[in-house]
Amino acid sequence: MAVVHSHHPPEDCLNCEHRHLRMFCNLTPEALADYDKIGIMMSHARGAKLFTEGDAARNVFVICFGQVKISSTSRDGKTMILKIAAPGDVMGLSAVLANVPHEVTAEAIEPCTVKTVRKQEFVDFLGRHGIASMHAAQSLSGEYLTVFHDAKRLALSGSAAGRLARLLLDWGRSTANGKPEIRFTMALTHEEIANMAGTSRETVTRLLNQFRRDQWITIRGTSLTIVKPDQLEKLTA
Amino acid sequence: MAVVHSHHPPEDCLNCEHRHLRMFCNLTPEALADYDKIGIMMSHARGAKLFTEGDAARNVFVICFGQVKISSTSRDGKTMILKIAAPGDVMGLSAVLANVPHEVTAEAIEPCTVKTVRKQEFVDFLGRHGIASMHAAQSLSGEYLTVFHDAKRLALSGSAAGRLARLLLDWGRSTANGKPEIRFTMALTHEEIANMAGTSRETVTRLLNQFRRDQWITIRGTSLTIVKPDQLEKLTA
DNA sequence: TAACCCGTGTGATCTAAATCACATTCCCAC
DNA sequence: GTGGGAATGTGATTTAGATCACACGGGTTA
Repeated sequence: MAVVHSHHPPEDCLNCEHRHLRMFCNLTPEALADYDKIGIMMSHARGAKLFTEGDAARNVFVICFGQVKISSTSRDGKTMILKIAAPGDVMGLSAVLANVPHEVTAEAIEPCTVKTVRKQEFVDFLGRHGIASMHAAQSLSGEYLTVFHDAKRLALSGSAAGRLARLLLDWGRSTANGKPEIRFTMALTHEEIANMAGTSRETVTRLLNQFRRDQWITIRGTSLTIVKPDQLEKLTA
Repeated sequence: MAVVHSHHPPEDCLNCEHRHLRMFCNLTPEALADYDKIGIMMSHARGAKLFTEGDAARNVFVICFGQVKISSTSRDGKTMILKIAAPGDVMGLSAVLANVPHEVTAEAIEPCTVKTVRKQEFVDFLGRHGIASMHAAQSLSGEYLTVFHDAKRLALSGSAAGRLARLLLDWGRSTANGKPEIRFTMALTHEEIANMAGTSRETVTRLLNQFRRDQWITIRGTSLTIVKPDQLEKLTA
Protein backbone atom coordinates (compact mmCIF):
# COMPACT_ATOMS: atom_id res chain seq x y z
CA MET A 1 0.00 0.00 0.00
CA ALA A 2 2.85 2.32 0.83
CA VAL A 3 4.60 4.00 -2.04
CA VAL A 4 7.93 3.84 -0.28
CA HIS A 5 9.44 0.47 0.51
CA SER A 6 12.17 0.54 3.06
CA HIS A 7 13.46 -3.00 3.14
CA HIS A 8 15.22 -2.55 6.42
CA PRO A 9 13.88 -0.87 9.51
CA PRO A 10 15.70 2.38 10.33
CA GLU A 11 18.29 2.27 13.09
CA ASP A 12 17.25 5.51 14.74
CA CYS A 13 15.21 8.59 13.98
CA LEU A 14 18.18 10.79 13.12
CA ASN A 15 19.42 8.54 10.38
CA CYS A 16 16.05 7.40 9.14
CA GLU A 17 16.46 7.52 5.38
CA HIS A 18 12.77 8.08 4.75
CA ARG A 19 12.15 10.71 7.35
CA HIS A 20 11.30 13.49 4.93
CA LEU A 21 8.51 11.37 3.49
CA ARG A 22 7.03 10.57 6.84
CA MET A 23 4.69 13.21 8.08
CA PHE A 24 5.10 13.13 11.78
CA CYS A 25 8.84 12.46 11.95
CA ASN A 26 9.79 15.27 9.64
CA LEU A 27 10.74 17.72 12.37
CA THR A 28 13.24 20.51 12.86
CA PRO A 29 16.76 19.26 13.75
CA GLU A 30 16.34 20.44 17.31
CA ALA A 31 12.98 18.74 17.87
CA LEU A 32 14.22 15.67 16.05
CA ALA A 33 17.19 15.24 18.37
CA ASP A 34 14.78 15.35 21.29
CA TYR A 35 12.35 13.05 19.54
CA ASP A 36 15.09 10.52 18.97
CA LYS A 37 15.68 10.34 22.72
CA ILE A 38 12.15 9.51 23.80
CA GLY A 39 10.41 6.16 23.60
CA ILE A 40 11.79 2.86 22.44
CA MET A 41 11.89 0.95 19.18
CA MET A 42 9.89 -2.27 19.16
CA SER A 43 9.56 -5.01 16.59
CA HIS A 44 6.41 -7.04 16.18
CA ALA A 45 5.70 -10.24 14.30
CA ARG A 46 2.95 -10.52 11.73
CA GLY A 47 -0.33 -10.89 13.58
CA ALA A 48 0.86 -9.26 16.81
CA LYS A 49 -1.56 -6.81 18.41
CA LEU A 50 0.03 -3.49 19.37
CA PHE A 51 -3.04 -2.55 21.36
CA THR A 52 -6.65 -3.57 21.59
CA GLU A 53 -9.90 -1.66 21.58
CA GLY A 54 -10.83 -0.80 25.14
CA ASP A 55 -7.27 -0.95 26.49
CA ALA A 56 -6.12 2.02 28.53
CA ALA A 57 -4.12 4.31 26.24
CA ARG A 58 -0.67 4.16 27.79
CA ASN A 59 1.47 4.80 24.73
CA VAL A 60 1.65 6.59 21.45
CA PHE A 61 3.01 4.57 18.52
CA VAL A 62 4.74 5.76 15.38
CA ILE A 63 5.25 3.24 12.59
CA CYS A 64 8.82 3.13 11.28
CA PHE A 65 8.51 0.07 9.12
CA GLY A 66 5.72 -2.28 8.07
CA GLN A 67 1.95 -2.05 7.89
CA VAL A 68 -0.63 -2.14 10.64
CA LYS A 69 -4.33 -2.85 10.35
CA ILE A 70 -6.52 -0.46 12.33
CA SER A 71 -9.93 -1.88 13.11
CA SER A 72 -12.83 -1.84 15.52
CA THR A 73 -15.20 -4.63 16.46
CA SER A 74 -18.77 -4.59 17.71
CA ARG A 75 -20.00 -6.86 20.45
CA ASP A 76 -21.59 -9.23 17.96
CA GLY A 77 -18.27 -9.77 16.24
CA LYS A 78 -18.61 -7.64 13.14
CA THR A 79 -15.41 -5.81 12.27
CA MET A 80 -14.88 -2.43 10.68
CA ILE A 81 -11.44 -1.91 9.19
CA LEU A 82 -10.58 1.77 9.32
CA LYS A 83 -7.32 1.81 7.51
CA ILE A 84 -4.01 0.18 6.87
CA ALA A 85 -1.47 2.39 8.61
CA ALA A 86 1.90 2.82 6.96
CA PRO A 87 5.33 4.13 8.04
CA GLY A 88 5.11 7.65 9.45
CA ASP A 89 1.58 7.19 10.74
CA VAL A 90 0.90 7.89 14.40
CA MET A 91 -1.35 5.51 16.32
CA GLY A 92 -3.16 6.01 19.59
CA LEU A 93 -2.80 9.77 19.55
CA SER A 94 -6.49 10.62 19.75
CA ALA A 95 -7.07 8.31 22.70
CA VAL A 96 -4.05 9.72 24.56
CA LEU A 97 -5.00 13.35 24.01
CA ALA A 98 -8.67 12.84 24.80
CA ASN A 99 -7.69 10.71 27.79
CA VAL A 100 -9.94 7.82 26.89
CA PRO A 101 -9.29 4.12 26.20
CA HIS A 102 -8.15 3.05 22.75
CA GLU A 103 -11.13 3.11 20.42
CA VAL A 104 -9.48 0.78 17.90
CA THR A 105 -7.33 -2.32 17.65
CA ALA A 106 -3.94 -2.19 15.92
CA GLU A 107 -2.58 -5.41 14.46
CA ALA A 108 0.63 -5.87 12.48
CA ILE A 109 -0.18 -7.39 9.08
CA GLU A 110 3.51 -7.87 8.37
CA PRO A 111 6.62 -7.82 10.54
CA CYS A 112 7.00 -4.25 11.63
CA THR A 113 9.01 -1.81 13.69
CA VAL A 114 7.25 0.74 15.81
CA LYS A 115 8.50 3.57 17.95
CA THR A 116 6.68 3.36 21.26
CA VAL A 117 6.44 6.39 23.54
CA ARG A 118 4.84 6.52 26.97
CA LYS A 119 1.82 8.79 27.16
CA GLN A 120 3.24 11.38 29.53
CA GLU A 121 6.60 11.39 27.81
CA PHE A 122 4.87 12.09 24.51
CA VAL A 123 2.67 14.84 25.90
CA ASP A 124 5.71 16.49 27.49
CA PHE A 125 7.53 16.26 24.20
CA LEU A 126 4.65 18.02 22.46
CA GLY A 127 4.75 20.69 25.14
CA ARG A 128 8.43 21.33 24.52
CA HIS A 129 8.12 21.68 20.74
CA GLY A 130 5.43 23.77 19.12
CA ILE A 131 6.28 22.28 15.76
CA ALA A 132 5.61 18.81 17.08
CA SER A 133 2.23 19.86 18.47
CA MET A 134 1.48 21.20 15.05
CA HIS A 135 2.40 17.92 13.40
CA ALA A 136 0.31 16.09 15.96
CA ALA A 137 -2.64 18.32 15.19
CA GLN A 138 -2.11 17.78 11.47
CA SER A 139 -1.87 14.06 11.96
CA LEU A 140 -5.16 14.15 13.83
CA SER A 141 -6.72 16.23 11.05
CA GLY A 142 -5.72 13.55 8.61
CA GLU A 143 -7.12 10.80 10.77
CA TYR A 144 -10.29 12.78 11.22
CA LEU A 145 -10.70 13.33 7.51
CA THR A 146 -10.17 9.65 6.79
CA VAL A 147 -12.86 8.54 9.22
CA PHE A 148 -15.06 11.33 8.00
CA HIS A 149 -14.90 9.94 4.51
CA ASP A 150 -15.55 6.46 5.84
CA ALA A 151 -18.64 7.71 7.62
CA LYS A 152 -19.82 9.60 4.58
CA ARG A 153 -19.28 6.61 2.35
CA LEU A 154 -21.27 4.43 4.71
CA ALA A 155 -24.04 6.90 5.32
CA LEU A 156 -24.63 8.41 1.94
CA SER A 157 -23.87 6.08 -0.93
CA GLY A 158 -27.06 4.11 -0.78
CA SER A 159 -25.96 0.99 -2.62
CA ALA A 160 -23.31 -1.55 -1.80
CA ALA A 161 -21.95 -1.02 -5.32
CA GLY A 162 -21.54 2.68 -4.56
CA ARG A 163 -19.69 2.05 -1.33
CA LEU A 164 -17.32 -0.43 -2.93
CA ALA A 165 -16.67 1.88 -5.85
CA ARG A 166 -15.92 4.77 -3.50
CA LEU A 167 -13.58 2.54 -1.50
CA LEU A 168 -11.62 1.48 -4.58
CA LEU A 169 -11.38 5.07 -5.78
CA ASP A 170 -10.21 6.27 -2.37
CA TRP A 171 -7.53 3.62 -2.30
CA GLY A 172 -6.48 4.34 -5.84
CA ARG A 173 -6.23 8.04 -5.23
CA SER A 174 -4.21 7.75 -2.05
CA THR A 175 -1.86 5.13 -3.47
CA ALA A 176 -1.09 6.26 -6.98
CA ASN A 177 -0.34 9.87 -6.15
CA GLY A 178 -0.62 11.81 -9.35
CA LYS A 179 0.21 8.98 -11.74
CA PRO A 180 -2.37 8.57 -14.50
CA GLU A 181 -2.50 4.79 -13.98
CA ILE A 182 -4.65 4.05 -10.96
CA ARG A 183 -3.24 0.76 -9.80
CA PHE A 184 -2.62 -0.73 -6.39
CA THR A 185 -2.07 -3.98 -4.58
CA MET A 186 -5.00 -5.54 -2.81
CA ALA A 187 -3.52 -7.28 0.18
CA LEU A 188 -6.99 -7.74 1.66
CA THR A 189 -9.40 -10.61 1.29
CA HIS A 190 -12.92 -10.09 0.02
CA GLU A 191 -14.09 -10.59 3.56
CA GLU A 192 -11.93 -7.72 4.81
CA ILE A 193 -12.96 -5.49 1.94
CA ALA A 194 -16.57 -6.24 2.82
CA ASN A 195 -15.87 -5.07 6.35
CA MET A 196 -14.58 -1.76 5.06
CA ALA A 197 -17.38 -1.23 2.59
CA GLY A 198 -20.08 -2.19 5.06
CA THR A 199 -21.39 -5.09 3.02
CA SER A 200 -21.09 -8.89 2.85
CA ARG A 201 -18.31 -11.04 1.47
CA GLU A 202 -20.47 -12.52 -1.28
CA THR A 203 -21.56 -9.12 -2.47
CA VAL A 204 -17.94 -7.99 -2.76
CA THR A 205 -17.11 -11.05 -4.85
CA ARG A 206 -20.07 -10.47 -7.12
CA LEU A 207 -19.47 -6.76 -7.56
CA LEU A 208 -15.75 -7.11 -8.17
CA ASN A 209 -16.48 -9.63 -10.90
CA GLN A 210 -19.16 -7.43 -12.34
CA PHE A 211 -16.79 -4.45 -12.45
CA ARG A 212 -14.27 -6.67 -14.18
CA ARG A 213 -16.78 -7.97 -16.72
CA ASP A 214 -17.75 -4.38 -17.49
CA GLN A 215 -14.06 -3.59 -18.05
CA TRP A 216 -14.05 -0.92 -15.37
CA ILE A 217 -11.24 -2.59 -13.50
CA THR A 218 -8.68 -5.29 -14.21
CA ILE A 219 -7.23 -7.67 -11.69
CA ARG A 220 -3.99 -9.46 -12.26
CA GLY A 221 -2.96 -11.57 -9.29
CA THR A 222 -3.05 -9.24 -6.35
CA SER A 223 -2.79 -6.02 -8.31
CA LEU A 224 -5.88 -4.05 -9.18
CA THR A 225 -6.07 -1.36 -11.85
CA ILE A 226 -8.93 1.07 -12.22
CA VAL A 227 -9.55 1.46 -15.93
CA LYS A 228 -12.68 3.61 -15.92
CA PRO A 229 -12.68 5.76 -12.78
CA ASP A 230 -15.56 7.87 -14.11
CA GLN A 231 -17.82 4.85 -14.40
CA LEU A 232 -17.11 3.90 -10.79
CA GLU A 233 -17.57 7.51 -9.78
CA LYS A 234 -21.05 7.44 -11.30
CA LEU A 235 -22.09 4.59 -9.00
CA THR A 236 -21.04 6.65 -6.02
CA ALA A 237 -24.03 8.96 -6.46
CA MET B 1 -28.72 20.39 23.45
CA ALA B 2 -26.20 22.43 25.37
CA VAL B 3 -26.26 22.14 29.12
CA VAL B 4 -25.27 25.74 29.58
CA HIS B 5 -27.57 28.47 28.41
CA SER B 6 -26.01 31.85 28.12
CA HIS B 7 -28.83 34.15 27.30
CA HIS B 8 -26.60 36.91 26.14
CA PRO B 9 -23.59 36.59 23.90
CA PRO B 10 -20.35 37.43 25.70
CA GLU B 11 -18.80 40.81 25.05
CA ASP B 12 -15.25 39.61 24.73
CA CYS B 13 -13.17 36.54 25.51
CA LEU B 14 -11.65 37.95 28.70
CA ASN B 15 -14.98 38.51 30.37
CA CYS B 16 -16.76 35.52 28.95
CA GLU B 17 -18.69 34.19 31.91
CA HIS B 18 -18.73 30.63 30.58
CA ARG B 19 -15.13 30.37 29.55
CA HIS B 20 -14.18 27.70 32.03
CA LEU B 21 -16.86 25.43 30.64
CA ARG B 22 -15.74 25.88 27.08
CA MET B 23 -12.97 23.62 26.07
CA PHE B 24 -11.00 25.59 23.59
CA CYS B 25 -11.30 29.02 25.19
CA ASN B 26 -10.16 27.88 28.61
CA LEU B 27 -6.57 29.09 28.19
CA THR B 28 -3.85 30.49 30.42
CA PRO B 29 -4.26 34.23 31.14
CA GLU B 30 -1.35 35.04 28.85
CA ALA B 31 -2.64 33.01 25.90
CA LEU B 32 -6.14 34.27 26.57
CA ALA B 33 -5.10 37.90 26.32
CA ASP B 34 -3.53 37.13 22.96
CA TYR B 35 -6.55 35.07 21.90
CA ASP B 36 -8.83 37.96 22.70
CA LYS B 37 -6.92 40.14 20.24
CA ILE B 38 -7.20 37.92 17.18
CA GLY B 39 -10.20 37.47 14.94
CA ILE B 40 -13.55 39.19 15.06
CA MET B 41 -16.91 38.50 16.64
CA MET B 42 -19.71 37.86 14.16
CA SER B 43 -23.41 37.33 14.64
CA HIS B 44 -25.48 35.19 12.35
CA ALA B 45 -29.22 34.82 11.92
CA ARG B 46 -30.99 31.51 12.17
CA GLY B 47 -30.44 29.63 8.91
CA ALA B 48 -27.28 31.50 7.93
CA LYS B 49 -24.47 29.39 6.54
CA LEU B 50 -21.08 30.06 8.14
CA PHE B 51 -19.37 28.04 5.45
CA THR B 52 -20.28 25.43 2.89
CA GLU B 53 -18.83 22.07 1.98
CA GLY B 54 -16.22 22.55 -0.72
CA ASP B 55 -15.45 26.17 0.18
CA ALA B 56 -11.81 27.07 0.61
CA ALA B 57 -11.04 27.02 4.33
CA ARG B 58 -10.17 30.65 5.02
CA ASN B 59 -11.17 30.90 8.66
CA VAL B 60 -11.44 29.03 11.90
CA PHE B 61 -14.63 29.57 13.89
CA VAL B 62 -15.26 29.26 17.59
CA ILE B 63 -18.86 29.29 18.79
CA CYS B 64 -19.48 31.76 21.61
CA PHE B 65 -23.25 31.55 21.65
CA GLY B 66 -25.92 29.54 19.86
CA GLN B 67 -25.99 26.21 18.08
CA VAL B 68 -24.70 25.27 14.67
CA LYS B 69 -25.62 22.26 12.56
CA ILE B 70 -22.65 20.49 10.98
CA SER B 71 -23.59 18.43 7.94
CA SER B 72 -22.39 17.02 4.67
CA THR B 73 -24.33 16.34 1.49
CA SER B 74 -23.79 13.86 -1.32
CA ARG B 75 -24.25 14.74 -4.95
CA ASP B 76 -27.67 13.12 -5.05
CA GLY B 77 -28.90 15.35 -2.25
CA LYS B 78 -28.82 13.02 0.73
CA THR B 79 -27.60 14.74 3.88
CA MET B 80 -25.60 13.40 6.79
CA ILE B 81 -25.80 15.46 9.97
CA LEU B 82 -22.59 15.05 11.93
CA LYS B 83 -23.40 17.02 15.01
CA ILE B 84 -24.95 20.06 16.56
CA ALA B 85 -22.05 22.20 17.64
CA ALA B 86 -22.42 24.18 20.85
CA PRO B 87 -20.56 27.09 22.49
CA GLY B 88 -16.85 26.38 22.89
CA ASP B 89 -16.70 24.11 19.84
CA VAL B 90 -14.18 24.92 17.15
CA MET B 91 -15.24 24.65 13.51
CA GLY B 92 -13.14 24.38 10.39
CA LEU B 93 -9.98 23.44 12.24
CA SER B 94 -9.34 20.14 10.47
CA ALA B 95 -9.70 21.70 7.05
CA VAL B 96 -7.40 24.58 7.94
CA LEU B 97 -4.69 22.36 9.38
CA ALA B 98 -4.86 19.78 6.61
CA ASN B 99 -4.98 22.59 4.08
CA VAL B 100 -8.00 21.26 2.25
CA PRO B 101 -11.45 22.72 1.48
CA HIS B 102 -14.16 22.52 4.13
CA GLU B 103 -15.50 18.98 4.23
CA VAL B 104 -18.75 20.03 5.91
CA THR B 105 -21.39 22.73 5.91
CA ALA B 106 -22.06 24.79 9.04
CA GLU B 107 -25.49 26.36 9.43
CA ALA B 108 -26.81 28.34 12.38
CA ILE B 109 -29.95 26.69 13.76
CA GLU B 110 -30.57 29.63 16.04
CA PRO B 111 -29.20 33.16 16.19
CA CYS B 112 -25.59 32.78 17.17
CA THR B 113 -22.34 34.58 17.83
CA VAL B 114 -19.12 33.21 16.45
CA LYS B 115 -15.53 34.28 16.83
CA THR B 116 -14.00 34.23 13.37
CA VAL B 117 -10.24 34.04 12.91
CA ARG B 118 -8.35 34.14 9.62
CA LYS B 119 -6.50 30.93 8.85
CA GLN B 120 -2.97 32.31 9.01
CA GLU B 121 -3.74 34.36 12.09
CA PHE B 122 -5.00 31.26 13.84
CA VAL B 123 -2.05 29.12 12.85
CA ASP B 124 0.33 31.84 14.05
CA PHE B 125 -1.55 32.01 17.33
CA LEU B 126 -1.14 28.26 17.79
CA GLY B 127 2.55 28.63 17.03
CA ARG B 128 2.93 31.24 19.77
CA HIS B 129 1.17 29.24 22.47
CA GLY B 130 1.92 25.60 23.10
CA ILE B 131 -1.10 25.33 25.34
CA ALA B 132 -3.35 26.49 22.52
CA SER B 133 -1.87 23.92 20.14
CA MET B 134 -2.62 21.35 22.76
CA HIS B 135 -6.22 22.49 23.04
CA ALA B 136 -6.47 22.45 19.28
CA ALA B 137 -5.15 18.90 19.19
CA GLN B 138 -7.59 17.91 21.92
CA SER B 139 -10.44 19.53 20.09
CA LEU B 140 -9.51 17.56 17.00
CA SER B 141 -9.33 14.36 19.04
CA GLY B 142 -12.86 15.01 20.19
CA GLU B 143 -14.05 15.67 16.67
CA TYR B 144 -12.30 12.56 15.49
CA LEU B 145 -13.88 10.42 18.18
CA THR B 146 -17.33 11.76 17.37
CA VAL B 147 -17.05 10.90 13.70
CA PHE B 148 -15.47 7.62 14.61
CA HIS B 149 -18.52 6.70 16.60
CA ASP B 150 -20.74 7.85 13.76
CA ALA B 151 -18.86 5.62 11.37
CA LYS B 152 -18.98 2.70 13.75
CA ARG B 153 -22.67 3.15 14.34
CA LEU B 154 -23.31 3.19 10.62
CA ALA B 155 -21.01 0.34 9.77
CA LEU B 156 -21.60 -2.10 12.55
CA SER B 157 -25.08 -1.94 14.00
CA GLY B 158 -26.78 -3.97 11.33
CA SER B 159 -30.31 -2.78 11.88
CA ALA B 160 -31.91 0.63 11.62
CA ALA B 161 -33.31 0.05 15.11
CA GLY B 162 -29.77 -0.48 16.41
CA ARG B 163 -28.48 2.70 14.81
CA LEU B 164 -31.33 4.79 16.16
CA ALA B 165 -30.94 3.28 19.63
CA ARG B 166 -27.21 4.02 19.60
CA LEU B 167 -27.90 7.57 18.48
CA LEU B 168 -30.37 8.21 21.29
CA LEU B 169 -28.00 6.72 23.84
CA ASP B 170 -25.09 8.81 22.55
CA TRP B 171 -27.19 11.93 22.82
CA GLY B 172 -28.44 11.01 26.24
CA ARG B 173 -24.98 10.28 27.55
CA SER B 174 -23.43 13.48 26.23
CA THR B 175 -26.30 15.67 27.41
CA ALA B 176 -27.18 14.39 30.86
CA ASN B 177 -23.65 14.20 32.24
CA GLY B 178 -23.76 11.94 35.23
CA LYS B 179 -27.38 12.53 36.13
CA PRO B 180 -29.35 9.29 36.53
CA GLU B 181 -32.21 10.64 34.44
CA ILE B 182 -31.34 10.39 30.79
CA ARG B 183 -33.42 13.13 29.31
CA PHE B 184 -32.81 15.65 26.56
CA THR B 185 -34.56 17.95 24.16
CA MET B 186 -35.06 16.78 20.62
CA ALA B 187 -34.87 19.90 18.55
CA LEU B 188 -34.60 17.82 15.40
CA THR B 189 -37.32 16.58 13.09
CA HIS B 190 -37.70 12.90 12.30
CA GLU B 191 -36.26 13.66 8.90
CA GLU B 192 -33.10 15.06 10.43
CA ILE B 193 -32.80 12.20 12.87
CA ALA B 194 -33.11 9.82 9.94
CA ASN B 195 -30.20 11.60 8.30
CA MET B 196 -28.06 11.04 11.34
CA ALA B 197 -29.04 7.42 11.83
CA GLY B 198 -28.66 6.57 8.16
CA THR B 199 -32.25 5.53 7.65
CA SER B 200 -35.52 6.91 6.30
CA ARG B 201 -37.95 9.33 7.90
CA GLU B 202 -40.77 6.77 8.03
CA THR B 203 -38.57 4.24 9.76
CA VAL B 204 -37.63 6.78 12.44
CA THR B 205 -41.30 7.54 13.06
CA ARG B 206 -42.17 3.87 13.32
CA LEU B 207 -39.23 2.98 15.58
CA LEU B 208 -39.71 5.93 17.89
CA ASN B 209 -43.34 4.93 18.37
CA GLN B 210 -42.36 1.33 18.90
CA PHE B 211 -39.81 2.33 21.56
CA ARG B 212 -42.51 4.37 23.21
CA ARG B 213 -45.07 1.56 23.08
CA ASP B 214 -42.49 -0.74 24.68
CA GLN B 215 -41.99 1.85 27.45
CA TRP B 216 -38.29 2.19 26.68
CA ILE B 217 -38.57 5.91 26.14
CA THR B 218 -41.12 8.60 26.89
CA ILE B 219 -41.71 11.69 24.84
CA ARG B 220 -43.38 14.72 26.27
CA GLY B 221 -43.54 17.57 23.82
CA THR B 222 -40.01 18.08 22.63
CA SER B 223 -38.33 16.38 25.57
CA LEU B 224 -37.27 12.75 25.35
CA THR B 225 -36.44 10.55 28.32
CA ILE B 226 -34.71 7.22 28.08
CA VAL B 227 -36.41 4.92 30.57
CA LYS B 228 -34.72 1.61 29.78
CA PRO B 229 -31.22 2.30 28.47
CA ASP B 230 -30.27 -1.37 28.76
CA GLN B 231 -33.07 -2.41 26.42
CA LEU B 232 -31.91 0.08 23.81
CA GLU B 233 -28.34 -1.01 24.39
CA LYS B 234 -29.34 -4.57 23.56
CA LEU B 235 -30.58 -3.52 20.13
CA THR B 236 -27.19 -2.01 19.42
CA ALA B 237 -25.72 -5.51 19.15
C1' DT C 1 -61.92 30.75 7.95
C1' DA C 2 -59.86 29.14 4.53
C1' DA C 3 -55.80 27.87 2.34
C1' DC C 4 -51.53 26.22 2.99
C1' DC C 5 -47.32 24.04 4.52
C1' DC C 6 -44.85 21.17 7.37
C1' DG C 7 -44.13 17.46 10.37
C1' DT C 8 -46.00 13.23 11.55
C1' DG C 9 -48.46 8.58 11.33
C1' DT C 10 -49.47 4.19 8.80
C1' DG C 11 -50.55 0.87 5.41
C1' DA C 12 -49.11 -1.57 0.87
C1' DT C 13 -45.51 -2.57 -2.26
C1' DC C 14 -40.97 -3.60 -3.98
C1' DT C 15 -36.21 -4.47 -4.07
C1' DA C 16 -31.32 -4.63 -2.87
C1' DA C 17 -28.63 -7.27 -0.56
C1' DA C 18 -28.03 -10.35 3.51
C1' DT C 19 -28.15 -15.05 4.30
C1' DC C 20 -27.82 -19.90 3.36
C1' DA C 21 -25.83 -23.63 1.01
C1' DC C 22 -22.90 -25.44 -1.66
C1' DA C 23 -19.03 -26.02 -5.63
C1' DT C 24 -14.56 -24.65 -7.01
C1' DT C 25 -9.99 -22.99 -6.86
C1' DC C 26 -5.91 -21.54 -4.64
C1' DC C 27 -2.06 -22.07 -1.80
C1' DC C 28 0.76 -23.63 1.67
C1' DA C 29 2.54 -27.46 4.81
C1' DC C 30 3.78 -31.84 5.06
C1' DG D 1 3.23 -34.46 -5.23
C1' DT D 2 -1.14 -34.64 -1.95
C1' DG D 3 -4.26 -33.20 1.59
C1' DG D 4 -6.59 -29.73 3.93
C1' DG D 5 -7.98 -25.12 5.01
C1' DA D 6 -8.64 -20.81 3.38
C1' DA D 7 -10.38 -17.83 -0.10
C1' DT D 8 -13.42 -17.40 -3.85
C1' DG D 9 -17.52 -18.10 -7.04
C1' DT D 10 -22.55 -18.65 -7.73
C1' DG D 11 -27.41 -19.97 -7.27
C1' DA D 12 -31.82 -19.94 -4.39
C1' DT D 13 -34.29 -17.94 -0.61
C1' DT D 14 -35.58 -14.53 2.62
C1' DT D 15 -36.12 -10.15 4.69
C1' DA D 16 -35.32 -5.49 6.48
C1' DG D 17 -36.33 -1.49 5.32
C1' DA D 18 -36.69 1.96 1.37
C1' DT D 19 -40.13 3.82 -1.28
C1' DC D 20 -44.75 5.17 -2.57
C1' DA D 21 -49.13 6.98 -1.44
C1' DC D 22 -51.93 8.69 1.25
C1' DA D 23 -54.40 10.76 5.74
C1' DC D 24 -54.22 13.66 9.71
C1' DG D 25 -53.26 17.66 12.81
C1' DG D 26 -51.43 21.90 14.18
C1' DG D 27 -49.45 26.42 13.15
C1' DT D 28 -48.92 30.49 10.40
C1' DT D 29 -50.16 33.65 6.87
C1' DA D 30 -53.74 36.18 4.21
